[in-house]
Amino acid sequence: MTLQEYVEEVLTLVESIPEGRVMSYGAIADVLADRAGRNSPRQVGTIMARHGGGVPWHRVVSSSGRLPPGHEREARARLLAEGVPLRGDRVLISEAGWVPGGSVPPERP
DNA sequence: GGGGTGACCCAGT
DNA sequence: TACTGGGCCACCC
Repeated sequence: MTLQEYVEEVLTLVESIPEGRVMSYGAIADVLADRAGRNSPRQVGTIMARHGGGVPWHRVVSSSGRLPPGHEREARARLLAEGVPLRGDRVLISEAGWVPGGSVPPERP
């Protein structure tokens, strides 16, 4: 598995996020764990920054629901339009978080 | 080849 | 709730 292929996997996964739901960088890295060496949320962030155009990048946020720096305004507008629950300028990941397979995130104490 | 940087995350304060 | 420090690793000087 080359890095280039990993990029493709990330972009494909992001495209598969349903409207009105979001995924965190960490969740993406977790789903694709080890496919490119190690589980590295940071690489996902870098990949989105460099190759994120062309996919619904606004559905990818930090684990605390923060929107991507420099694009907060646009991301917030798009998320609102899709009905994603927001608190201020943050996504309520516990409400809108999504993982492939259709289930809810790991645990919710 | 060496060193700084970043669309991150987690645990601790 | 907000801030800090340590770990991480591809990318770009």
